[in-house]
Amino acid sequence: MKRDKPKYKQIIDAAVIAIAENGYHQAQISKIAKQAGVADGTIYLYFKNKEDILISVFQEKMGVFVESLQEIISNGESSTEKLSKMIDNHFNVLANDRHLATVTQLELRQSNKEIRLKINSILKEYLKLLDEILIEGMLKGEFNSTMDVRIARQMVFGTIDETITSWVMNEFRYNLIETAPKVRNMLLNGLKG
Amino acid sequence: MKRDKPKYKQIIDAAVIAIAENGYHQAQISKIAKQAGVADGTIYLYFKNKEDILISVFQEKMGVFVESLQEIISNGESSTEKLSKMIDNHFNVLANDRHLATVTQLELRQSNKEIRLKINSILKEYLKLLDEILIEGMLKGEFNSTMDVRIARQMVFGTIDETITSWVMNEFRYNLIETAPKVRNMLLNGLKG
Amino acid sequence: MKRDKPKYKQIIDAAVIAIAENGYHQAQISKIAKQAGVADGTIYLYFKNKEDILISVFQEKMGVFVESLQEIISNGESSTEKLSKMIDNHFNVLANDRHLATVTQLELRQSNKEIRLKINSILKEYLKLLDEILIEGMLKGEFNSTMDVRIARQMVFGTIDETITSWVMNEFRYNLIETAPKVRNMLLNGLKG
Amino acid sequence: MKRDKPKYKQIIDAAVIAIAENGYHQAQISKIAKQAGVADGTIYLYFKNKEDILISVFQEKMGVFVESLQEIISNGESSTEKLSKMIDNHFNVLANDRHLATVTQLELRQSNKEIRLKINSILKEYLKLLDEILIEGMLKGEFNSTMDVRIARQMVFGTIDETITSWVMNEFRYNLIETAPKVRNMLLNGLKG
DNA sequence: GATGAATGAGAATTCATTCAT
DNA sequence: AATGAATGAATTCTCATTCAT
Repeated sequence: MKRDKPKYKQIIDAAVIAIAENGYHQAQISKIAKQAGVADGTIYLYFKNKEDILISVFQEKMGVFVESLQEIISNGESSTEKLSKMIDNHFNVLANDRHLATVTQLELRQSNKEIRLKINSILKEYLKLLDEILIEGMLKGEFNSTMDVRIARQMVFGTIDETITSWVMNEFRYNLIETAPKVRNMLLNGLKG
Repeated sequence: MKRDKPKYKQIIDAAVIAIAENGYHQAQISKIAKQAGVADGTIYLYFKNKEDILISVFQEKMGVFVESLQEIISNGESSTEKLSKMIDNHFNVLANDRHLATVTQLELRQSNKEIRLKINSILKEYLKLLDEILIEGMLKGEFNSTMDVRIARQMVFGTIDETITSWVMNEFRYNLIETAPKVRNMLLNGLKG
Repeated sequence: MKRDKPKYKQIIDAAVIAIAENGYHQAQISKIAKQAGVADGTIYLYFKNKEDILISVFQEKMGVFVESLQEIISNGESSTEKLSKMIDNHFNVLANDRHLATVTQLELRQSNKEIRLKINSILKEYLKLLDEILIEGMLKGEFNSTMDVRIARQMVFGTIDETITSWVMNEFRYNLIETAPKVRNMLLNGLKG
Repeated sequence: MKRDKPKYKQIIDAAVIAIAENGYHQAQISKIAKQAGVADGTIYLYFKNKEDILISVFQEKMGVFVESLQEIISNGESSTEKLSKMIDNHFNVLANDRHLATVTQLELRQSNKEIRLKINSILKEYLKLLDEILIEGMLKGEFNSTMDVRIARQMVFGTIDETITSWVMNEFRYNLIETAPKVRNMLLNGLKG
């Protein structure tokens, strides 16, 4: 399996760095290959084409979020606790990898519609887990049981996304992790009955 | 002043249509010119370059939001009322112009970092007015007086933005205006002390 | 109409020279453009893609053969006379344009199947006229009235083609025009009843 | 001698199949290797490079024609008889191996000038035997003693070649062997004094 | 002011060949 | 002898911008 070979992850990581440092449209295959320390042609032994690299980057990295979130959900705690941990986790991962934050919040959004659709379908898995937490909280009475789940999810994700994108656009000038509790409180306030 | 001449707005409107119908990367100057009914070269009598068109599109169209919001603010009402009206206005304008919604929520975000930074600085004017409402509400005791304004603003804007983007991505399948009151309630809940 | 503009023919002629001098696979667009004295991009104002150039080359040049042949046929003479003139004409045109001979006999045959199929359908028009002459000659009793027209046509065309290809492959070492009468006599001998 | 090892012929046969089924330009080394059941690198233990394979294919397969023709010539019969047998043999071999017919008549002709020149020099041996028959026939008075041997040879070979190529291009739709006698009669008619 | 023909820089991908195992 | 992962050179086409008319 290609995905298990060391060069696969090596190229994925090189792509994140190359895109973060050069920008989406300036991250040519040759730059990614150079960053990965392989020949241009070697890229094509592991990826079908450039689009495949970009989607794989998102998939591999998003996988971390999903796995963390699954673990958080499986631990029997209150929905409030789960949502808090989800928010903290989201902030932590990106606060600790500015290259990745730049790529997911700014650069990858410059991709064409086809790639963005595929990225979105990967994102859906994450949002489905978020929905689970919200619905559970509504049933348990922790969150407003009459709210529209879709809109609640859009508020939670939209707020997180906007917060992190602003942090990236402001060139990481402030401490992102410190804002997490504030975001958490405000969102929980909005969700409560 | 070239911005007053009829062809200026003609080209702006043509750009919105061309981008909405063809997508950002497929909206070549020749397509915009054709849509506007002018020659390619004529575009350059009114705009410095393609980037200038895109930024001008955002600027001209964003102006509508800013003007409406200024009027809303100047009417002496409660901050809650002002925020509600701001949200309703934002939803209404885009619900009534799907081309514009597609362009602002999806297509223009595919532009490169440089253009996006300029777009963001135009957006700042709008966000500053939003901040005014929030601060006023905090002082008047309508909103939680201890909250971080920046985060509150990011929640309000992020939620609106995510909601509308989802609507566009779901190809306008549901009635956007109907969701406005739900979004409003949830946000006001999050802001209240 | 593009085909009437001077640059259209200019590029066609440049392509013949570039292909003859560099070989099919070494006749890059940039070489053709340089030979034509235009920019690479200009090529694409007149031709859809490289394949379009190659097919157009054949079409334009083959047109000369077809037109000459139509004129020959329309002149009321014996079929023997018509066939003789057709053979002479074929030899004359290529003997007088070695670049063209190289391109049609050697280089263009390196093209892929798709292009070759299109070239062949252009060639069909020429072969149909040849068939007309043969059938007329059979009816008039000048040629063997029991022969298979397809095979007769293949003998005539195959012999001409092989003769000229050999001349090109032997680097034009002998006088092609001098061989025309001998080819003519031998073919007429084969066709007679 | 590497040509005696079983893998040598195995690769040659694999090349014929790979080229016939995929086309000249799509018959990559990897496809030939797969068809032959060996690794890509193994090819290079038996052939210097790809060009060497293609030339060897022609050489090995052409050898069959040459041997048959030598046998035909050595049997003391009339030149007419020899030529007839030569034509029949040529048609028979290709009619019975459509892969080979496709490769020699269509695909191998897409090779570059260099390879085609080498292929031609291999073909010369065959054409020399054809010349022998023709000259003998001229001396014996069976063929027109004043004709130009080169042109006679080009007529014979050109006609055969064109006939078979048409058959391949028409996707073997008609029975090639049945056309052999007609071709033979027409050619003999052309050659006779 | 308006036109539109001409320009030319820039990048993904393939595949014959090598060589360490 | 046999393997197959890795190499890296090489080329078409697009499209923002210009400028002579």
